Amino acid sequence: MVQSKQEQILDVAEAIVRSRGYNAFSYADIAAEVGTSKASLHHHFATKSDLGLRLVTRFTQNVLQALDDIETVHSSALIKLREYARLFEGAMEENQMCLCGMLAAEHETLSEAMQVAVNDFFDGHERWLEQVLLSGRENGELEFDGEAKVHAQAIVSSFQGALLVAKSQRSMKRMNLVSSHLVENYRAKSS
Amino acid sequence: MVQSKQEQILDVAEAIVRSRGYNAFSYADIAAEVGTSKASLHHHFATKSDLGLRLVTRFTQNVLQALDDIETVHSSALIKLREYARLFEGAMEENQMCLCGMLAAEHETLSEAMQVAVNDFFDGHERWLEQVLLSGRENGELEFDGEAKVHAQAIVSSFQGALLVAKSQRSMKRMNLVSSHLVENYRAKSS
DNA sequence: GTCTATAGGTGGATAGAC
DNA sequence: GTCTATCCACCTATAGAC
Repeated sequence: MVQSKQEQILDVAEAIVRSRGYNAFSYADIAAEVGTSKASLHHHFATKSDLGLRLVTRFTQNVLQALDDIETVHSSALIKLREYARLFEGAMEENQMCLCGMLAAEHETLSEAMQVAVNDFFDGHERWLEQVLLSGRENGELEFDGEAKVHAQAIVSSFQGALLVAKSQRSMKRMNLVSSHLVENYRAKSS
Repeated sequence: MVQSKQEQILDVAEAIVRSRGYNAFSYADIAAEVGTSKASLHHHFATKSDLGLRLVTRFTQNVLQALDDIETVHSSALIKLREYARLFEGAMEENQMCLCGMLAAEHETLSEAMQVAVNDFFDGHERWLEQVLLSGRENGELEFDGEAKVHAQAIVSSFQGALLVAKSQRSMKRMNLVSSHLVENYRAKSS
């Protein structure tokens, strides 16, 4: 299956941003890796922030789709959380952050449209987690005190932070322990 | 008390890096804020990565000193953890990340000397937390399963991630809840 | 759609006067 | 130690031929 030029550009750009950040890449970097010219890239994405915005919306769609897939395939809340954790392992292995985690760090330097899109990612993402936590507590599978929303935010923070610190420490195995440990904390003690 | 020009430059640079990142600031930015010229900055810090390195070593000294102060003033492990959490609140309010958290995201774009210095920050930092967790568990004040080192990494990740996501979400009140919630998790149920 | 060429600006860094 | 002036590499973006 051959992907379109646009998708190819977005794939390369996403990998670079997740590794080095939005402010540390240029059209020249992408052109070199895709094997084309800077001007050609501008034909597909007129400005860098246009490219950045498409990057975020595509990423958000993909992640929310993956979460939907987890939702439909699995019924156990605990397994949903484990599958959620698995989504991060691949990124960790390639020493990449979550695209929106990286962009959150650079948030103040982004165009307004990109800032809003990054916020939307975290909103949708945390809403999904909140629902999983609520339904899991309801059927007795999960156990925790207080608002599910706060726990959802804590889980998101932990994973984003694990990816962040892993970029410096390169101790991915231990970070995997961290993430699995975090999820198992929510398992009901009685089950 | 009048601070030296060097300290003034470092203060301004640190604030910018913690807000916008290392790759999104220039000598021109600092010069404008300090009220001097780019050439004058180069007199104090010959290259940008020299400035960056001093930024990291100064920050690490300050943080490790603050942790030492907590260590000498307080004997309760739980209170030490709470004081640790307090260190992050100020940063959160100004919508700044931990300097080394920001630099961890940009890690691959930094000079080798800066990369090593950032690693050293996390090493020293996590060692301190590990010791607090171990001594707290020993005297029955704290309760947790498994290796203290893994828990120390999890706590560091959570705080770094909370600061990261807060930059996008600006929901600092909730992030404070997240951080306090995280610490109280370690309180012994019996006490 | 792709290219070469280039505009117009900013990056880090240096020379040399004061 | 501070400045102005300048270098050169690179940035985003555009013009215009093919």
